[in-house]
Amino acid sequence: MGLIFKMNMKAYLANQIQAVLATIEGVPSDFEVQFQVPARADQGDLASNFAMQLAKKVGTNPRAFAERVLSTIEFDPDLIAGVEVAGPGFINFRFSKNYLWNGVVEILMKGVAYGRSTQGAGKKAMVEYVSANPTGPLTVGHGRNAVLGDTMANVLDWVGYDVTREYYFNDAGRQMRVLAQSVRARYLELIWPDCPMKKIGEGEEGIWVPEAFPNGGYQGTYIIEIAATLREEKGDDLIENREWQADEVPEAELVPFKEKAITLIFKDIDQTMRRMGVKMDTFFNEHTLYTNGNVEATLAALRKTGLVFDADGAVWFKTSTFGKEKETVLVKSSGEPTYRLPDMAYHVEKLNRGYDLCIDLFGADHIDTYPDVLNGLKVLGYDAQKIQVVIYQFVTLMKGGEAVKMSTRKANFVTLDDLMDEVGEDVTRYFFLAVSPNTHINFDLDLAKAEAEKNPAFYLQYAHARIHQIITKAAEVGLSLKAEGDLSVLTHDREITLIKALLQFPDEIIGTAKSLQPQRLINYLREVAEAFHAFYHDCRIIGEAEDVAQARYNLACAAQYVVRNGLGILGLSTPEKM
RNA sequence: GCGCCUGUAGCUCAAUUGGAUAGAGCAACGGACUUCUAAUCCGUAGGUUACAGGUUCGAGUCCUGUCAGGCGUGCCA
Repeated sequence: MGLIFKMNMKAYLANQIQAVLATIEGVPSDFEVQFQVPARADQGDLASNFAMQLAKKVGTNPRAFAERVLSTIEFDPDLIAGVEVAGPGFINFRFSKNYLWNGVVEILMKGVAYGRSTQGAGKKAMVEYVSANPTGPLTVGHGRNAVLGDTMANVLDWVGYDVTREYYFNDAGRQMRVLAQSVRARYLELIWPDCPMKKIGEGEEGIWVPEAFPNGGYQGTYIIEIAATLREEKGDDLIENREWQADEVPEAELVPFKEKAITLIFKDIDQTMRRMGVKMDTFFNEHTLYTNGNVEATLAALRKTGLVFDADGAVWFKTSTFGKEKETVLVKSSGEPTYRLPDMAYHVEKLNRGYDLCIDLFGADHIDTYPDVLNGLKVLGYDAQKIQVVIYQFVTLMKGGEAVKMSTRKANFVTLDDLMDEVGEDVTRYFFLAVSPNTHINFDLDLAKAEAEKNPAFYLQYAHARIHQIITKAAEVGLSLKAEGDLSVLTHDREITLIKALLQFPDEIIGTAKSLQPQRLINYLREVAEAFHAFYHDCRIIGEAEDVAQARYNLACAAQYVVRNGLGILGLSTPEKM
């Protein structure tokens, strides 16, 4: 039993068929037989379309070709209960009950490891995500990034990769100077309540800020909180000249404001991530790339390719070579690199650290810039295939039926914490995982709140809670997991449907890893939960005949492993009662 | 203007990456608790997949064009 089952069903069928195809003239030698799970139950458990793909090449019609191939194969009745040619030329395979029952045993044996596979074994992967600079709290937009990245990291782990989760950030440069100036202006306001104020923004949108507030400053109230904390800790003497405008303030005076802001904002970001179950392995400061010389080395290497030139005091990358309209600045005339250069240096660093796969999660606003980075790596001789960029579309904030572009600077964002406060951590994760990264999300907090109680996340979790309750109750009447139990009494439609769903779990994880589309896994788990709820409704355990009760109890345990492992990958909690 | 993403049921979204009769949730309607939890189950209704062509055994999916929305097109990140 165990031996036969160890062989993957697809691999078994492919071997049988491939052996026959190899003897037929006209079949390409590199042809690979493909399988899919049919959409409808009456179309069998697994289907192949090879006859339709090959019929023309071998000079016949699909159905005839299918019959011809099948007539020469005798499938192991222990695995396959039926084969038929259907529709335009599909070949539908039906699994034997024996195969299904053995499958349940397999699940129970693997337990918390059921679903794991070895595609990525021996390989290192890095998922770089969140990577928000410390300019403010994480927003709903960052949430999409965080949840997608975290789940992809989990999925890669389950297919065997050694996964590192990295957060890349930059706490220097103009952005941080403006942040420090913003905090300083709010601090000034606190120690000097009568300081001259100005209004920025128009009409009702406008807010009052001290004169020293910088152009493009950060308007969020968290800036005031940071200023207040700083005042509590350091007193009122951090400002030398109250009359200075933002850009008259010397760098040295800004230091304490900047440092406090970075510390407090990162603390806040960290708490938000923890709350969502996002845990990074490493944090990488862009600054490191300057101190270790990688930025300079990368530029020097790029120069040797002849694709770099100097003009107008700046250093340019010849992006027109790669089909872009314009050339791209790598180093500004001020001597300061644009972010593209350290980005290239960073990816060189990643590849040099030995990662076989690097996943980058970017919002749609990076769509035009990452090709520069990849092209840079290519001309430097690196294998850019190892870098997989996942672009997710923007989360647009809806207020009163109108779309507002979220901006940390303008503080018209909804924080991730706000969202979790309103709908909870699990619904928040589900919200981002259920849709394709390519989907534009219109986000309305009021609507999200109103519909939170009906969120499908609970449908999955309820399945887990029910199973837990059964197991608890069943223990009271003396039932326990007995792997040697006879499962051949599992013949009810609900039981069979559930088993078939459970057996697809490993393939679903592999498919999710390949496509980097986590919503696939959610769709699948919904099917599993649906199959379980239906089973629960129609097939009782406690009070049934001993053999039936035992077999169903075992099946419930198998279902629990799938639901629990699946929810774990998605980062959703597994409640024992609801 | 050009590049990328999107357009699917009243609403929010899926669709195994080119497969068979396009599916879920919410909203609507009708049934099912004396049982291991009704946050569940069973059923009804809802569609010219934005539009027009094309490619092939087969198109929501690929190619061309049109329309609509989002993002980009910085010596900002």
